Amino acid sequence: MTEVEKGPQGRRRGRGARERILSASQQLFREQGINRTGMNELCAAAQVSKRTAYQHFTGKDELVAEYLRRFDPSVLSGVFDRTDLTPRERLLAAFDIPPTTPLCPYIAAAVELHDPQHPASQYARDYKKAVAARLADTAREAGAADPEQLGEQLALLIDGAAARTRVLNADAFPTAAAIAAVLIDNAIPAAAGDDRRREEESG
Amino acid sequence: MTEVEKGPQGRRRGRGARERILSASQQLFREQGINRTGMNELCAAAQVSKRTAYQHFTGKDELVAEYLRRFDPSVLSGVFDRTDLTPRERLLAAFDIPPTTPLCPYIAAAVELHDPQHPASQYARDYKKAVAARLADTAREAGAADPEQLGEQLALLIDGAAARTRVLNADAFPTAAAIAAVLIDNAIPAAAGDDRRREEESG
DNA sequence: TGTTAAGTACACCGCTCTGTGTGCTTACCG
DNA sequence: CGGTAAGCACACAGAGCGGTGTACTTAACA
Repeated sequence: MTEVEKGPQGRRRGRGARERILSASQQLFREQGINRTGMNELCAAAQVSKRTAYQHFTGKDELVAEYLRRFDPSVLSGVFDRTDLTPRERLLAAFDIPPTTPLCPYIAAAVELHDPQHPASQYARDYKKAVAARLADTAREAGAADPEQLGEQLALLIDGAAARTRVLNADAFPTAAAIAAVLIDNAIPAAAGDDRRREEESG
Repeated sequence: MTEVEKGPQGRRRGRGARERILSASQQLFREQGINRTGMNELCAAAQVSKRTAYQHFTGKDELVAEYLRRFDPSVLSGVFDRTDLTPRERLLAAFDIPPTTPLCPYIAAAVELHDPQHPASQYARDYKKAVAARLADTAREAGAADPEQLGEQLALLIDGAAARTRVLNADAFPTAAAIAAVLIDNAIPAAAGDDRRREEESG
């Protein structure tokens, strides 16, 4: 019923409405936070009338949940589907996201909304679990002794880097990457076949 | 009335005003979040008139900053000043805070307020740095090769556990403690003298 | 006794927020 | 042409927020 572009009868309005709203969400919710971004401001930024916005989304809650769902492809498949890297390198590549992600929107949403039952909070939970699972799969592929554990550990490092980056206003991902390197070295039976380089953070 | 005491000049009013406000803050800001807790509700919980609250604090911002400052002693000295533990054990003890801290209020404040210039955000930053410094000191005491690095790493683990606990609604500190054990083993030149027990999480 | 500090009770202001109601415009299409 | 779906502009309701103003009460002291 919604999805414009090609309406049921072939309509094609400004086409963007929904897209522009979600696009504006990505920017504003991120820069200003969810609670500090009002629907008026958001609609203005999206160049969409408020009335239209509420025809596409039943309310802000639904919009926020949809907004969170828009991060999946870039992060998940962007890192894990790189066949040019060895499994080990893929695990480490998860920590190389400096310009893309100033801070984790899932953590931010969970904290801001503050209701574990909120659709967005539930999705954040699902997403975090999915990332840990992906890391575990890759860890298994890399030959880790206990891939589940390593996946969970690396996921914790990512979240720690995100949280710390936010609070301290300084990039904490290099530190996380250094820890990850240690954990990976410890978890993989040494003869992993791949490369043997070590990443030591000094300074 | 209630709890009596002695004021500056010998007055002894209800005594609690300020204390009760801060005490109510600890509970409500934590349970409901800062933004979702209004001054009306807070004053009602503290059994203090709103007028009185605004005579003790210039505004909510100041109250929030003060609220954060109330966490110091319990966490910082509670863990690091334990002379009955070896330095190594103290480093690991920082991850044993299950019932005391359901989630880190500093991260929550930084995310909720969303303004790095906010007094509370600045304090959160200072506090996190202080914790890392304390950890580094203890790491040095334990004979770590690069205490600064280890301190920063352990601090990141704590923040990661806090963030992940929040998002997933499940205690992530055991995982963080397991990582910490590995890092500490790797950083201390082996003959640390103390115990040699290993903490492996298999769950 | 009166003064004064501390607190109470409660209405109130101005603002912002989410969400609607209403009427108008634009475009497609038969 | 007229129908219809999408969208716009704009005001407005209802609620909650942070914060204030005002008048009253209580307790300590002199």
